Amino acid sequence: MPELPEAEITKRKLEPLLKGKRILLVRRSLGKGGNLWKKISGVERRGKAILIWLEPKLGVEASYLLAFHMRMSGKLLMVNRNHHDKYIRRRFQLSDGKDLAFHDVRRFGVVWYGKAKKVLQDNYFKTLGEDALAISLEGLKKLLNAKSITPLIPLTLRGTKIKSFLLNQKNIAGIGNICADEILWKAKIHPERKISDLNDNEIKTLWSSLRAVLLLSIKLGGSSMRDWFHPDGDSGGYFEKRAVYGRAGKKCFSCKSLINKSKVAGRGTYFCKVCQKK
DNA sequence: CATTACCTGCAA
DNA sequence: TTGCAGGTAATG
Repeated sequence: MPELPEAEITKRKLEPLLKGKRILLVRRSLGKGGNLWKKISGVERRGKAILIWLEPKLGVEASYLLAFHMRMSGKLLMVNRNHHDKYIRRRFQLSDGKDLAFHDVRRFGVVWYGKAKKVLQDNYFKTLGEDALAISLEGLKKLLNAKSITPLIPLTLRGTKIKSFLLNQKNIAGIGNICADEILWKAKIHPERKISDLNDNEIKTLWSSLRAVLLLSIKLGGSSMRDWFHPDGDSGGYFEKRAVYGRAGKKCFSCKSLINKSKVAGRGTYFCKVCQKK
C-alpha cells in the first residue's frame, strides 16, 4: 500500500468496519491460530503505517497495538472467513464473521503486535518525522535549514538531495517514490537539487505542492498500479492522474518536452529536465 | 553518501 | 534471462 495516500485510504475505510468489533483469533492461513479476543478501539495512520488500537481490559492491563507497514506490496483486506489466497500472510478473525487479512506478495511488510508502549518503541516509530500532512511551511523551512546550515551536522548530510530528503521518513513521514517525483515536478524543482540551495520561494512552492499532491491522491483514492487496492476491493484513481512517475519518454504536461528517467537516492526517478532545472 | 539485501512476479 | 517494482535497514 506503499505511500501516505494509500495508508490514509486504508485507515479511513477500515476504521468504520473495525471499530467496536473484536479480534478473536490470529492465523497465518486458514486453520488453527492463537486467541486474541480483544476489542478494537480505533484505527490510526502514522506516516505509512497503520495502527489498530486494542482496548485495555478495565484497569487490568495496558492498551495493545496491532500495527502494519506494507513496505512494497502489502495491503489490508476484508475477506470472508473461508476465502483463501496464498499471499495472505496473516488473518485476523473478527467478531462479525469476516477476516481482516494482511496480503503481501513480496513479504517485505511488517506486522507488530504487543503492548502499545512496546510497539511504539520500535525504531521505525521512535524516529518517524512529523506527518507530511501536518507539517507547516515554517516547520518544513526549519527542517531544511537544520539539515543544510547547522555546522554540527556532518558535511555528507549537508549535501542532501531534495529527493533523498523527502523520502527519508525521519524528516517527514509519508512521502514515497511516486509522490516525491510528483511533488518535485509540480514544484518545478530538480530531484537532485541540494537542500541547502533552495530559496524561500522554492520551499514555499515545495510545501504547497507537497500538500496538493497528497491531498489530490487521497481524494482520488490513492494509486492502484499493481499490488494495491482498497480493503473493500475498490481501486484508486491517482495513478491515471500522475504527471511524471512511470512516464519516461512521454510528453511533459507543462512544456511538452519528453520526461526523463534516472536514478536518485537509489530509486527510479522521473522528471522533466526543462521544467525542473538543476 | 552509495550499494546491497530482503522476496516474488512480471515485462522486456 | 535480466532488470525492475509503491520501502527500509544494514553495510561500506
